[in-house]
Amino acid sequence: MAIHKREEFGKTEQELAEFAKALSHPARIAILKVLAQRNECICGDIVDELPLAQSTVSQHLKELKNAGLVQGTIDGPRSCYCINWKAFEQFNSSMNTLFFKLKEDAAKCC
Amino acid sequence: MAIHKREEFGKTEQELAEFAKALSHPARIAILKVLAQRNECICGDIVDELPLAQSTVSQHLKELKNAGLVQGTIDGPRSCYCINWKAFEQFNSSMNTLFFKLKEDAAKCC
DNA sequence: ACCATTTATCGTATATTTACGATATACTAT
DNA sequence: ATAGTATATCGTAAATATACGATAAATGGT
Repeated sequence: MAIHKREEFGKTEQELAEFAKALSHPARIAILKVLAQRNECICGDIVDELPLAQSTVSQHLKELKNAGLVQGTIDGPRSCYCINWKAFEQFNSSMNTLFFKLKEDAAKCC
Repeated sequence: MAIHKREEFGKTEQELAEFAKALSHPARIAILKVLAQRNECICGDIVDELPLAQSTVSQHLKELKNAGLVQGTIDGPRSCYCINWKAFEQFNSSMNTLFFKLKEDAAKCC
């Protein structure tokens, strides 16, 4: 049992769920905030702002990167991260579309 | 180790993350779609539409209910579920706020 | 009262997530 | 070359999520 069935759903559902999963931990939202507020998006800066170990922050960054919400560039021994605004906007607009489409579909249930 | 640190972040981050977590599985997005499309929001209808066992659907419904996105009313031996539009709208607007606020904060990073 | 139907919950197995410290890697500066 | 700094990755432990079948609970119909 417990074979995950994510693949058996529609593409739209899967993509939206993946983005939502990326934002499903407060640390990752906090990371996005730091990235947006600082000009220099150095990993160390993020570590300083969060109550987490460096390795944990790195792991969260990796997930944000995998989801496409964040991009990373190597800058010497440092890594410069920044928000992928295009992807973020796409996610946000997908979420809006879902909301308004559902609302439209809803008749007078309950 | 592995004591979760969700509580150590801001309230806004935690709330947004909680909503996002509720939408972080395609099955739950699919459930919302079924709820929006049908007038009668009977659990059994949802089970019929999804490739999941009844108990699993019930579990997903519980999570949506815990997150506040869905409400359930007992109707005889059946349960009538429906979307909590107010909560859903609040989530959607919080997500929009986050996006636009971050974008505003962002200077010329990267 | 009894049976069928519907749904929630329990028990359980497995997968994934979250967290940390330790280590490896990659670059800078001396 | 060597030392120092920054970050990613590895190994690991514990918590949570995901899924199922089985069972319990609650109602409706006969």
